[in-house]
Amino acid sequence: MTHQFWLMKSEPDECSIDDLEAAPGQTIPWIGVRNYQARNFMLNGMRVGDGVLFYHSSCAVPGVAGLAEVASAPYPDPSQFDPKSPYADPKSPPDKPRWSLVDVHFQRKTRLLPLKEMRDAPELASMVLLKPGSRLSITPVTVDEWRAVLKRLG
DNA sequence: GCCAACGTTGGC
DNA sequence: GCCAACGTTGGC
Repeated sequence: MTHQFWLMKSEPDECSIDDLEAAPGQTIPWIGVRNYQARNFMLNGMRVGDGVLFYHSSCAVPGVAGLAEVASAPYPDPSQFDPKSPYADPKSPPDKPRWSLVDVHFQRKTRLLPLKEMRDAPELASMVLLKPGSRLSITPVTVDEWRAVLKRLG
């Protein structure tokens, strides 16, 4: 099967596209997902090499800020077992971890494609991100949507 | 298993 | 900071 595509939200205050580029190996573990749907995309949907739209959320101008790719198989998110972490989950059984993640590897920074421009783009109207009330931090992207975003990014 | 209360997300 | 839309929790 060919690769699939995803959109992953990150708060730039926590981890921006610049932080990803500057990370060791230009790779970061996608810690902190605490939503089962989003987790299941990482656990069951993603394959190494899948394309990722790196999205800045909860900031002045939210939007796609760069491209990345899935760089590992899923494995348990260590932050769930760290009592000092804001992502600690005391109810997660150590022998059967609740939360998993994948590593994400930097590809390139792009111009910022603002959410507003995405909403105004007819060819992107089908994106899960843009569905009313959508809050998922990880959403699937179709190949057509991926191509349309790349085209718009230039 | 229902569902009200509560917590979170994230754009604005 | 507001608040709508969701998701989760826990009493029953």
